[in-house]
Amino acid sequence: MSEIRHALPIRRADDFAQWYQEVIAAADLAEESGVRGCMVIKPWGYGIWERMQALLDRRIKDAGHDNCYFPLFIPLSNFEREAEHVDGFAKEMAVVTHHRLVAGPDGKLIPDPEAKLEEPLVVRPTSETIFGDAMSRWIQSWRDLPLKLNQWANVVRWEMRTRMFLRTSEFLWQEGHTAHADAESAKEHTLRMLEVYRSFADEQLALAVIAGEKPENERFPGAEETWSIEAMMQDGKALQAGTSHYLGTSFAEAANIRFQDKEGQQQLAHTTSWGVSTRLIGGVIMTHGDDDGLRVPPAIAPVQVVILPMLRGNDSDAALIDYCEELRDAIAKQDALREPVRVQLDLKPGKPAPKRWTWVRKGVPVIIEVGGRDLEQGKVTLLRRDKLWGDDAKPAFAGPSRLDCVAEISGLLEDIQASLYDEALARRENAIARDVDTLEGLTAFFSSEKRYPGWVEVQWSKPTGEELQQVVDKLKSLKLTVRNVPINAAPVEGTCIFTGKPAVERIYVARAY
RNA sequence: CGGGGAGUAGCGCAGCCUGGUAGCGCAUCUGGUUUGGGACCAGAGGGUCGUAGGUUCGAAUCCUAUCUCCCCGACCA
Repeated sequence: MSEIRHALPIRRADDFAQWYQEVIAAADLAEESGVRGCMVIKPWGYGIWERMQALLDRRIKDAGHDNCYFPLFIPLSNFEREAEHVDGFAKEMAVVTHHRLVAGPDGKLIPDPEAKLEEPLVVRPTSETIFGDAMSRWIQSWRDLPLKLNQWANVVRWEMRTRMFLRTSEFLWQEGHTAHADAESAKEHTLRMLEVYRSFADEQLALAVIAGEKPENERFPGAEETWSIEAMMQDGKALQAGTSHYLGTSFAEAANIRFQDKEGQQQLAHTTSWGVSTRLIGGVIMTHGDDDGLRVPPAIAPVQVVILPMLRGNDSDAALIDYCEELRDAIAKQDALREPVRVQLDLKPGKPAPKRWTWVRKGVPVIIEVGGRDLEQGKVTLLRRDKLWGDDAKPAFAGPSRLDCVAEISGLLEDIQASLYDEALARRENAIARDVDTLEGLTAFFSSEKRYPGWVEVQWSKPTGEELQQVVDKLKSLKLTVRNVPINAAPVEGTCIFTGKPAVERIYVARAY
């Protein structure tokens, strides 16, 4: 039995953190920039982000939002208005204080002391305050509500410890901001957008996430409720993949967002905000990556099918290229996942085999190789990235006819999409313990020999204040956090494993990124 | 931000201790032989040794500062 020769030098099981770095390089997703915590997102990585944007933007617009764009710079005084919000972000702000450079004593450029800004500008870490400022002007009457806005933007948070895609100083995201006439409709909208994220993550990113409410200690600074989708990575850790917040009236108070209701009374608006970021790419890597690189779910693959002709550098090439072009054009006419199939004929010079492994590492869902023999027989040689290896430790090539290949490509891509989701879901369910009913059991689960134990679902009494802090501290000593309180959980019975009081809800406990 | 590790060719590394003008593998380019599964042989190109100072006749090597990355921790929607 020969050994599989994987495309990456590092295995997930040997060093997950190193493997993660390796996939990013090998799949050509991004690279270091020289600026602390900032990365260059390369075309393949950015192409994946563009696919996410296209799919999510549609869902956001379908939910009644309009896109807009607010400035990168926020006046410091504007940012200061909401106290909790400031506390949450003050430690990680980039601040602009000057608007001109001059030559210093040693000839090097320095900020011109004469060109100091009267009021410093903060680089947005999130835009609640500046949206609030606009909303206060745009909203006067109940007829202006709900106001539903979204923007695609970059934000900066000066993080102490950064990791590509998961936590970078600058990242790209989408932030939605809405204002509503009352708490009920704002809360309803918060949940509606949470569901948008859940279905987007499950159906298109194939992440198998769990939607639920964050405990009070994990709330967004200034929020009354914070909800999240949580995804399980292959090392068993949790990744917060998206959040949706009901902000109550605190930002409305800070920015003076008031409207006249039907009775002519002045009322404070209730606001929401919600976002997902390029962190999702990190989630896709750690969910779908394998020892051969990335596997991109077809829905977000910039290229779903790549055709590689086995060129020989002689007279036979022209006929082969013709055959491949016809194949490409036929596949491009097909629809999969409700969009035209994205197919690329790779005519870049180079040997076919190395080119194949480049595409394997990038994670293109389907690789079609075509050689002279295929041409003679009217066939193709097909490799699906999600099920790369056969029992013989060799790539599992299939050999359908060209006609069948075209006819079946749509079903194949949809099968790969479903298969990646099923795999993620099965892994998650396998790694969640639901039979832990004591603190000792919880401790034992996470200190077992098992390398990647996963998550525990337990019941608790939803402690608050000091009592919650004790639970948080206890979990912290085990390097654990409460991820969220899942929606649609089974009914509770029995007692809280932390306080011994009657349980009121179920929570997920896990190590997290 | 604390502790640890590391920056030398596109990638992975050696050289540093004991200073003397840079090397290996892969990749790249050229020629040839191959040719349906990650080819072989021969030759070639490519590096201000992260950056800035200092010591020295001479610094990748010793000293100082600084930047960036990785791991652990603290912190973190």
